[in-house]
Amino acid sequence: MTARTRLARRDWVEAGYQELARAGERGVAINALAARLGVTKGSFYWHFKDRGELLRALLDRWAHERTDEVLGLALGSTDDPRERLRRIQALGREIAPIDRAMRLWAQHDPAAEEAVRHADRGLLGHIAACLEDLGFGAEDARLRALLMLRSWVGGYLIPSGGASEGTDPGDRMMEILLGR
Amino acid sequence: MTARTRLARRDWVEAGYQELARAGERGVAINALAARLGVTKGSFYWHFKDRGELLRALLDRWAHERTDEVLGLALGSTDDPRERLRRIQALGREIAPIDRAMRLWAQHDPAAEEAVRHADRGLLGHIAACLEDLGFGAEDARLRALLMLRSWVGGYLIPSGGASEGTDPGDRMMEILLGR
DNA sequence: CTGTCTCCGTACTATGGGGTATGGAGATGA
DNA sequence: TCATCTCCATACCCCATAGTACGGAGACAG
Repeated sequence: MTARTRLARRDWVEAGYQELARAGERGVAINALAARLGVTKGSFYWHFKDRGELLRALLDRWAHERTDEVLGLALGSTDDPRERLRRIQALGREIAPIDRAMRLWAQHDPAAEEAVRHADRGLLGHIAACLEDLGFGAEDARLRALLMLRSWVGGYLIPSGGASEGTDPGDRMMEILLGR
Repeated sequence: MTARTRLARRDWVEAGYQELARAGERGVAINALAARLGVTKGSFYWHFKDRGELLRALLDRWAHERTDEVLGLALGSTDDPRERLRRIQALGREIAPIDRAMRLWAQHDPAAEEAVRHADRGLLGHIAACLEDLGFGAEDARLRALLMLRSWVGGYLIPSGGASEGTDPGDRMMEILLGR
């Protein structure tokens, strides 16, 4: 970590990405990142024109990572729709911090909103495909997919402790949304 | 609107509340509120110690309003659980702006988080009661209530346009969540 | 060894928002 | 009328953060 040589643009993007996932868009502060990287602002403004350029790079990084993940899901080795849905669920738990940060950011930034919108289109399509494989009609599948995504990201905005207290209700909820 | 006389503390709280619903907690800026009320900061700092005191007042106002609403729901004239659920749904559409602002605020403020947590406890209890009246078991009712709330607030974090395009799927979603 | 190019440190400015000190205008009661 | 109290305007300070100017250190070619 110490004894670091010169930095590349990627290092700033990476540090900014982690800080975004940890503290949100407001947490992506140049001074804080510089301290974290062991340098000063002088370095940043050599690699980037301004803060907006870093933010755009973060958006780009996230968009690529997200499409890769969804693609990896689509090209997964399993053909069983249930198994694929479970993998989506598992992936959701992994990416929760950055996903949440992106969605909160999208609340007050049109560019971030567009990125999330585009990513959601892909993800919803994939979920709906699984549901169609399970026998749901196209329209119903799209609706249930949206319901799944909503109930998933809705967890971000509901404080835990007095609401969801029992065991992780993820599997049980999936059953309900599959209507059995 | 113009030709206003002196202001009372309530006027500041009211203006702050509207601004909170419109632009979130960050939008509650003293200068902006003063301009909106046609006065200057000098007025604010006579009525309030600091910005935190106004924010606490806003939290309090919201908490009372919310409990009144839920109480009004509980004391509603109808005994039909389905009708009561529909009223909750309708209420949700009305209070969406302030509800969303509160939940976003709760993401980075412990006091707001506690307020939302407390309010959710009451609301979830009320929804679960409706579901029990419909024949669901206690545990299942709590789970489905949480699922409803999640899917409701999850809509805040999903950009519309490419995702939920069709007609308002609220009624259809309710059916799915009531499915057995 | 020397010039140049890359990367970064230092010190500065600018801006926006919270917070304070103080005085003045207007109402109110004696 | 006069004194006092309430409410607000004005002018200031403070601090965090974005952004800039400029110079210095080190690698690398020649």
